[in-house]
Amino acid sequence: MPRRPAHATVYQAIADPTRRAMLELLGTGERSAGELGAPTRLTQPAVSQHLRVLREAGLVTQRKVGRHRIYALQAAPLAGVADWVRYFEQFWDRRLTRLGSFLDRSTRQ
Amino acid sequence: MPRRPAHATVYQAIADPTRRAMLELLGTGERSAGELGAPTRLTQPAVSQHLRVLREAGLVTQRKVGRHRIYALQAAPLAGVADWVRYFEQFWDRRLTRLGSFLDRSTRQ
DNA sequence: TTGACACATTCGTAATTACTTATATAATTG
DNA sequence: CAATTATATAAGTAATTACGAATGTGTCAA
Repeated sequence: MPRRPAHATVYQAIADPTRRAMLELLGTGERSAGELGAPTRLTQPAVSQHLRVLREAGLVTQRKVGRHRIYALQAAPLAGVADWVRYFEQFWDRRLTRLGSFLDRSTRQ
Repeated sequence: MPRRPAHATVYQAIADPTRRAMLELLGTGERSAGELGAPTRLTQPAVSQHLRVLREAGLVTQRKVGRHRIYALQAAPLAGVADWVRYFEQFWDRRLTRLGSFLDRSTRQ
């Protein structure tokens, strides 16, 4: 039995800090592959491979402009992650919530 | 030059579906290591290793009760992930936002 | 105390990942 | 058209990961 589907999930794609940085940069606007790689010390192929992972996770799209490949952020797949994480918000908020309820009760007295 | 800090980040910890399932289960209350492993087909050591990753990421704590290890969710480290993902919300919401503005404008006429 | 239980840890292995070097492709410029 | 630029893909490698088998450790029960 193969251990897991061979292709990049969104969670796996964002597990890597380099790829997270790329997505952040794309949040400020479209960028060419070269521009996305510039902030790193990686070789060009390494950059290209990270971009492929992001593509396969559906987090970016590509379009050709001359000899450049312009990448654009596709944030939609992150919505699932947001939902998943949001579920846990109640737990890290609990302390604040309790404090809130306490304050509510005390001010009512 | 070593490629990356050897120890589990939160992002890496939640990249694995088994570990995400464990965290979800812990969201419903504390569980022993055995209970956390039960839904999976993994061997006991494999479960124990996943739990170690979650521990090292600070996502769970352990306490001994008799011969059981009771695990509890520590959601706080997920807040960072939530913040990171929330930044991108503006991008997947944009379409809805535009629709919203459009509706606002049309109903005003 | 002896055995069974509930776990963790160690070790070996196969799969996967992140990288580099080398090479291919397609567009642009001289 | 030849050289250059921007990028992708292929091939090889080292590190890391996910796992199972074997083993260790503390706790409970008879």
